[in-house]
Amino acid sequence: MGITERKKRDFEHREQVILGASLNLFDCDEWLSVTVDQIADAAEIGKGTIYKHFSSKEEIYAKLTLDFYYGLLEQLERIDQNRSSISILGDIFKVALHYHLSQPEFRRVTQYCKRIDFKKNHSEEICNAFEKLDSRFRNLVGDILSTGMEKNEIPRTNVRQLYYCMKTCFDGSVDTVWTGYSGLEKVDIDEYIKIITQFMVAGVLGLGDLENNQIAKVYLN
Amino acid sequence: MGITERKKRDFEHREQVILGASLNLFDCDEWLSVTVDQIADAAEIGKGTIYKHFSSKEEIYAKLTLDFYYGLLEQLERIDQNRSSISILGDIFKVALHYHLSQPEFRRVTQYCKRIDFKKNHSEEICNAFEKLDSRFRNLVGDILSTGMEKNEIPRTNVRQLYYCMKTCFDGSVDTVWTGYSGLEKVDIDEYIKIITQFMVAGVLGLGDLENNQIAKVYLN
DNA sequence: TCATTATATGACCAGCAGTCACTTTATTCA
DNA sequence: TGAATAAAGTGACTGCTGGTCATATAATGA
Repeated sequence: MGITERKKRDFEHREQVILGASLNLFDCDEWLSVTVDQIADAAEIGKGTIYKHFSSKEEIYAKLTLDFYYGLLEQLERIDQNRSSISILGDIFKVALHYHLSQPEFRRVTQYCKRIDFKKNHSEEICNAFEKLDSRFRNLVGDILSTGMEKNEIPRTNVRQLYYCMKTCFDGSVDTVWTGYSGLEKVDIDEYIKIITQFMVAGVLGLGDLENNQIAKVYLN
Repeated sequence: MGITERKKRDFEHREQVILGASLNLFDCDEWLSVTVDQIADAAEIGKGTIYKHFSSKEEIYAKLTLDFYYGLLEQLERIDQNRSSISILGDIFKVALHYHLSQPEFRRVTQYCKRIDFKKNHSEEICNAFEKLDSRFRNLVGDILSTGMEKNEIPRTNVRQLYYCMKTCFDGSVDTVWTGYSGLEKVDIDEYIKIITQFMVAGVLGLGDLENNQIAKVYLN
């Protein structure tokens, strides 16, 4: 039924309107005290309607964050894989960090939803969505690392462990650019992206080699 | 006046009681919905009294977090500086990560207070306290890096930039151990601490050398 | 003993998240 | 066509909670 289809589209469109209005209102440091009434006003709908789309205010946060990460993973998965693993890893960092910088209005919500306890207080559906995102990222990076080791571009080592190092560096750098963006600390962001990418590369290349070279000796003295 | 003194001590002691009671109640995933009344009950005082010590509920979060970090920095600043810079950096990671793991009950509050917008909504006093913590850490690590470069233990490069790389890795690793602790993802934590420390060392050693060695060539192909 | 000050308290208030009975709109089918 | 049914929208209402403040209580000292 075409008409049913359109109604469905309308309904989904309205969801986007709510999310858009929310995001607008959330782009300030007091975003946590934005009320559902305010969101309803901004979206030009009744308050009750919001609860037809989201089971709670927090679910709006979650959906915004999920959408943000869908966009990120789409870009990351589109990165050309036919180059050296190191180049690809470098691009992942660059693409991801620029993606974050290009949508700074998401930084507060996203950080809020990253909290360990946040996800645990939500529906199965939301949890699964976050879980799926994690595994998409894990697979993407994991494959690059494995391939890199096979092609001897990356020193052989435990992929799982190397992945967690990458992830650590990745999460940390996202945090840093967004903190930098907020002006809490002045960082020249473009320079930073270049440097942290190099740092990550040095870590990936150096980690597996560590047992065999002088680094270990200095370190373990 | 000895009596005035004792009253002051009593008052300060009460603050610790409130913080302790709060921390206890906060050790669950629903910690954000713990009410001030519950805290008052647990601390066996009236609700009004809490507001004699803290200007808002959020200030309790902030004070807990500050106390946690005071403890961390105390331990970090006590690390023996008379060894190679690389050893010291490694110890900083080890000490810090073990410190975090030894007080998992702080992980939710601390993560909550790390948010970029959190600090901005608090009194000058709280802001300054956080600022001071940051600069203590920055100085500690910055000095180690500078000394390391002087002693040729670390390749010479921009200290500021290298610091941000360290910081990135540090923040990321804290996140990872605490996420791991919560069981969202299973990580063998002791193994992880060893590996991420090595990763960081490889990064620090590799970053400055990057221009002169083959890493750069592979990466910049 | 009483006046004064300092501290503790919980009843109270305002504001907000979330609900639900009702209205409005769209769709179906007799 | 229009009556019946379904679906979506709505905002007045409720219960709860953070924060306040007038009062109670205790300590000090004259």
